[in-house]
Amino acid sequence: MNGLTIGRLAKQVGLGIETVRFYERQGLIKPPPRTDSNYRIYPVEEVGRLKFIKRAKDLGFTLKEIKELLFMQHDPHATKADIKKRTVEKIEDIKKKVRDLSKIQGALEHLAGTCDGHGPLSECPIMDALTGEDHEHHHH
Amino acid sequence: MNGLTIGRLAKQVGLGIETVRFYERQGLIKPPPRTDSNYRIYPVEEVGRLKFIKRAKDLGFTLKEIKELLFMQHDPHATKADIKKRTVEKIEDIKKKVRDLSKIQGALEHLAGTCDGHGPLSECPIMDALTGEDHEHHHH
DNA sequence: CTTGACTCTGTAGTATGGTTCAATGTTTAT
DNA sequence: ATAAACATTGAACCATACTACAGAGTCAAG
Repeated sequence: MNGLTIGRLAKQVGLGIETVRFYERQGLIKPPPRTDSNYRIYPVEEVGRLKFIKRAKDLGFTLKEIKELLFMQHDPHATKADIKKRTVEKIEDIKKKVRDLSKIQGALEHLAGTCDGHGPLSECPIMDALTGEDHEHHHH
Repeated sequence: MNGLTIGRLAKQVGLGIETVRFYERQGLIKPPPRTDSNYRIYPVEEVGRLKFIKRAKDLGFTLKEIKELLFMQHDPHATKADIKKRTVEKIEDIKKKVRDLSKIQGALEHLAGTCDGHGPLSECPIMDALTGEDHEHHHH
């Protein structure tokens, strides 16, 4: 009894069954082996992979980007230099996200502080958080 | 000449004109005053607001969530305690995002390091990055 | 040995976040 | 004064990421 049906897998991850099949069609997970009766039967490791996908999605990555993250080191057409380059780019993107999130967090903490008082709420501090210059990399 | 036409505004922010009008329909920005000839004419401050929206979107916030962030302190039906509570929740969400992003970043940096060598690439370290337990808050 | 919960395939529908278009009017540069 | 570049509305269209069938077969408990 080593393996999960699609229903058990979906439940453990917190996704719908249809979503798991959808991800298979999209190539985010590879087609699992089947039972004699054609049921998908997943190794328990698939839980981790799907949790990764779920979280990365919440972090603002598209399914395409998540696929890139997952298969970064398996692309047979990429040289090591390519992979290195793409990896470093992704790291830069992520660092930028972290910086921006920290700014929003700071603004919200200020707002939370303001809310402790009883006076009228101060003017929106969130607006001040992310209005700096863009220094965009390349991104999406 | 104090104010921007929609085209100039869009260009400064790096959005399409249609997107700006779409955000107006969605209530993310308030309808600006019009000229005699019915052209929208924006105060320069709108640039900052739209840049905020753009960035927050890249960070994985939906337009609905961004609206909440922007109007957090202006909701007339919310008590201060409500606002405080929602603000603290958002902060928790953001902290989680930062943690998860940092984990992915660590895994990618390991991958980038691996790529320096000449041997075969190690097994996917990204998979190990986010497979811990979910300790979900509420979220989306 | 049936009934209810599960699975399969394939296709169609939905929500979000835009984008494009047509038909028309306005501003600006030459 | 006229063309190019810009603006207006409303509605149709698009990509992404699901979500919900229909119609069929499978498995597990009582």
